[in-house]
Amino acid sequence: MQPKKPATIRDVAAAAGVSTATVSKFINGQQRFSAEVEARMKAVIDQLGYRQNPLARSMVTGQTKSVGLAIMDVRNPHFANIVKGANRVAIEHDYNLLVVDLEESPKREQELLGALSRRVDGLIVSSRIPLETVDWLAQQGKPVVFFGAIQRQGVVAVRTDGYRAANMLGRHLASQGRKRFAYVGFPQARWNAERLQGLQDGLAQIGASAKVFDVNLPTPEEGEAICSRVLLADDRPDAVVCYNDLIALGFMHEAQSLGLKVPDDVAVAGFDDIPLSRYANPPLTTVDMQSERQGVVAMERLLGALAGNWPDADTLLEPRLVARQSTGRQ
Amino acid sequence: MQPKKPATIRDVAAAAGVSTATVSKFINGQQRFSAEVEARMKAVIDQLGYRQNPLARSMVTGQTKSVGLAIMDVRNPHFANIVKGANRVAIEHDYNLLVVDLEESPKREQELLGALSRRVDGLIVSSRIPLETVDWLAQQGKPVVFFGAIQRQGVVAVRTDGYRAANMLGRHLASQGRKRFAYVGFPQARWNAERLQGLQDGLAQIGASAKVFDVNLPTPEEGEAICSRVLLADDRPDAVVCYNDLIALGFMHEAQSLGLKVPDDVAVAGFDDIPLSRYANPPLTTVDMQSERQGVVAMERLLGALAGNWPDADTLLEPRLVARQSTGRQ
DNA sequence: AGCATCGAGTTAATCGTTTAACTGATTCCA
DNA sequence: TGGAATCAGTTAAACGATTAACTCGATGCT
Repeated sequence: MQPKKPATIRDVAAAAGVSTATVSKFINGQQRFSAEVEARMKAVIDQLGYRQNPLARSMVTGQTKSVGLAIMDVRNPHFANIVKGANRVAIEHDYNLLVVDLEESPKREQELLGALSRRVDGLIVSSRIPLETVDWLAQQGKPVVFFGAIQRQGVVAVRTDGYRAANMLGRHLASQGRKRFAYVGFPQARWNAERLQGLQDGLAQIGASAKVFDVNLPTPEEGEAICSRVLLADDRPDAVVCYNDLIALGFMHEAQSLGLKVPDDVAVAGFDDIPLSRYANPPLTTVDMQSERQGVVAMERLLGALAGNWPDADTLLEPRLVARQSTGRQ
Repeated sequence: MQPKKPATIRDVAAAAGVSTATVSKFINGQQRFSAEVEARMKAVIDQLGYRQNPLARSMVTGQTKSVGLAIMDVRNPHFANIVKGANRVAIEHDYNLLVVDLEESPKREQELLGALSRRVDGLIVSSRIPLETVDWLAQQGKPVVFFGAIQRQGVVAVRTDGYRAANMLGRHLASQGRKRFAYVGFPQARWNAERLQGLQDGLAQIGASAKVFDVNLPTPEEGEAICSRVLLADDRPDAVVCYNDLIALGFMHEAQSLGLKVPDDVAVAGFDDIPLSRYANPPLTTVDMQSERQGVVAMERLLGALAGNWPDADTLLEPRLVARQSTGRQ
């Protein structure tokens, strides 16, 4: 099979006996032409199977009609939800969404982001991006929406209040009569510190505080692996808060394998409210961090910026406590 | 802040006192120049913060160095795994991966795919793509890797043997002493029919067959919703196979809520072996459909095709039964 | 009639790169 | 010594679109 070169606008123009300018304007609906000419172009176009070349178009218009979204890991439902939300809004506005998965590799990160940034009109970044890159982007005049708190020219920040989220969770656990707390954190995440702080402050109300453990990845495997260390310590905690639902689910599973009853012996909770948390046994208490909404808002604000509405302020979403049986009353 | 136009290769050339051709060759490492000239260019480049414009480059080289991957839903861990696998291979080979989520919207699908196809060198498609589009792609000389069985010029197919997978599962359940079977299918999926067939054939060995129910989406919510209809039928099944793990997890949860014991009263199984299946309570029996490996293989074959190695045959991956407690011996 | 306006379409420059073909100057080798 | 080969770089034509500025004829208005 011969790989035929795709038809160009010139081919169409020639075959229809008009100039390329005419074809271009017709395709983009910028001008009406005589019925006769329009019909001829239409016919030629689908006879040749002509499709615009978006690259060539972008070169001259300076717009790619696409935006980039950089995430840490598609497999994490939190990020998948962000993608989903952002995608929906993008499609509605006729923008393409290019998702890049950073794979937790900081080395590639810079490269990938750099390459991506030249292909898109704007960027949504949910990872620890080097500030240098942020500045470079802003300097190019490309709007950047950043998940997190960042004060930077040309960058708008969107986030869900992690302090408040953890605080609510802490108070919830306290109100259920829990006494000895542990927090399984993921220190590499930018949200980790504020969640821990919110939790501690919440617990401080009853004069308690959480013992801190750390995992290296925000996965159920890690939650499972650290479980025995947390629960077999002397003065075993009766409530464990994990950095996210994935960790919590792994943790809870292993706790049950160790013969402990959840929530009777130990309460377990996470963050994100991923879809499967509701279907765990027992269903997992968590805090809805509005992942999908984050994606939606981020995209809306980015597209707004592209349309010339430079945002005046950052967006702070409110978390929502989702109390389920994994922290049921003791 | 003024959105400064990014520096072009011409700016660099001018500032370094050389021609653009020189700069271009230098950047692409195609030719060595005198130490003096190279140093000057290097200096100018990072003083100006110059980065190649990949669009302009693609225009003339005819290659975008990126490939597209179309999936049905990022939120489904099966697809997330495919993305992961494909992404890994793409990065290794210095290709960009553009993921588009088709959102189950067949109308947009055509458009999105059409637009995407012009931005990439090749495409991996895991959805029911219109054959017309496939042909158009093949005609443009863009390699297409398709998940599924398809006989088409310029298209290579990759899949995991769904018949075999379901067959194994059926025999497994039979061997555990189960007698009355149900299958909760997702008829819109292209794999549904072969899984059902494999299951029925597997059950036929003990002279049994599965009663079929259908859901509209492959989600835990749907699994939950259909559960009572399946289990409260007279002659209640003692083994239920679901189209995928998500459905199965929702189903199992609801079964337990209805007061049934899994696996004692009813065995539940799914397909895909998503990460959380292992952490369900009880852990879910499933068949590993090698989602990630599918992504890896698809990308390898696509990049191979781009490098000129047109594949001689389709790839068929072997599923792997993962027997866990949700189908434990009765 | 005279002049401005409008409609339908064209011309040609442009976007930021790459690359084939070229130029001079130097070096190599017989 | 003289021609070929190499080196270090340049010139200019693409790639496939968009678009500002133009042309040419017809129409409208007074």
